[in-house]
Amino acid sequence: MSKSASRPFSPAVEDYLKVVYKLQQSGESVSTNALAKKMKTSAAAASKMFKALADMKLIEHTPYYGAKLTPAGEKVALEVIRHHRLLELYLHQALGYGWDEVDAEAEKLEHHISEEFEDRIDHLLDYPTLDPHGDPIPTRDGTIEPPRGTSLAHAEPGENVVVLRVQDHDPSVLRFLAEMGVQLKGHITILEKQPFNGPLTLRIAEKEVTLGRELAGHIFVESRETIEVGMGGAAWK
Amino acid sequence: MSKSASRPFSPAVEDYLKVVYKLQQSGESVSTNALAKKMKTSAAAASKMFKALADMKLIEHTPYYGAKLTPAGEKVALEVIRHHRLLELYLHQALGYGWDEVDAEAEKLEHHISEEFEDRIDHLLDYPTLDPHGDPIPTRDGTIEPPRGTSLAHAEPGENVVVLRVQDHDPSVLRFLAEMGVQLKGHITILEKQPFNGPLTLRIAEKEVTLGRELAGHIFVESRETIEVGMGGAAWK
DNA sequence: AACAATTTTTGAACTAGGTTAAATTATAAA
DNA sequence: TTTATAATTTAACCTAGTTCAAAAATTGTT
Repeated sequence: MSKSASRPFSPAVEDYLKVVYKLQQSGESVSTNALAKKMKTSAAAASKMFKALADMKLIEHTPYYGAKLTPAGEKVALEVIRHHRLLELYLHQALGYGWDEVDAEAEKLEHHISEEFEDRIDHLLDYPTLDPHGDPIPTRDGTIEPPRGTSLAHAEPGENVVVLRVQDHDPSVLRFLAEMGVQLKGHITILEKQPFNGPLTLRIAEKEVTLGRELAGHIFVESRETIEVGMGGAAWK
Repeated sequence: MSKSASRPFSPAVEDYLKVVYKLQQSGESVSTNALAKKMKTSAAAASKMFKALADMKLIEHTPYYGAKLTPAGEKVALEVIRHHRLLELYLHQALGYGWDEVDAEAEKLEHHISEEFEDRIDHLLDYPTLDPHGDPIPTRDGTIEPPRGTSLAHAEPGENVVVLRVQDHDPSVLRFLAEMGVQLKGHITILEKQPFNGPLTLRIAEKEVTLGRELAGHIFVESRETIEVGMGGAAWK
């Protein structure tokens, strides 16, 4: 009964809350500038929105310091993220979208689907917990699992890992990674790791590939076992 | 190549064009008042929008007289209607929405799906030509079949007809009709027709039901054959 | 033909979201 | 500790779409 039939929030408000949530995840309080950059808008606009969101009790804003979500704001953010990730999975599974295409479409639809729609695709997908990039899907009642895996950039030569999550929304990056053989649940063996933030040499699906440290940082993995590998560049550090 | 990548039109503009199209269908030029009523907005707003649409060359507007779509405007309107009707059918077929629920959801989504999405559901539905209410779905290139059937209100006792189209968006009306047994492709025999705009007595799926003239006017049918029926009220006119 | 009623248009004002430029506050450096 | 730089906020203005009230044009009725 208390279905919290809230959410007469505009797409703009929903979007801001979503990125505040994401920024808040990796750190503490969210700055005007960081928000503006993510929203591809001006700092002035972000500042105004901070005030508006604070008036709606969706964030707590300390001027010149930053903002953090209130419980109400976090609830809205998680609902939007739930919509987004459910949609991504649905587009992938039911409509055959590639994992590089789902984000953009979900981005537009997430603000416009009804709870009915959400429930129906949730049921059709058999109540999934992960989206096509391995990110956790918040539950209807606003809880969410912590993101899985540790960065591939921190893996050491000899490690044998499984890909749990790929943290990138850029379609061309995702296509590039897919072409290298990177996919969820796929296995990767770290062969070498060049020092000074250099690239990693990996074995992915029988093939040997090289991957820059930055991109590797967007791949999150879980260790399977550690095996001995040739010599390896681990000598430098 | 000339994919006419048009459509940087706002949802509001798309909606106005859609209802201009629909009003234009059953008559000539569209008045400010009629438009305002359908859009549930003020005449002032409709008047302003007329000017804006005329500036964009989407309608031709003769002040104090009315407006009609230009070819460009009609194209946009048909694209929106195509989105709407494809979505209705998709929601019905793929997600199990009832025919009373599809309109509201499609109404919100129609402005936000990509051409990609449109193509994918079109393909998944095997290039359908009719939506769940029997309305024709415009083709991608902007052509549309004329609406099918003649009004049940004009059918005469003794006629045996098939339901081709039901013209109503009100969920409760649609549920009511469904409860009476009215459905697309269903058979109806007209038993009696009371004069002075009175109700019709019908046989639908073995059951005898009575239906007001107004509601009957929203059901469009095709004659199957004419059979003799008791006496019938056809005596009065 | 004149006047009343209705429809349409215009004008002033509001909202949400955005911009750019200026003012303010915080932070880092000498 | 003062000063320079960077971040944030405020101010003034823009656009799309809305409202209400007033003005203008059209239509209908004697």
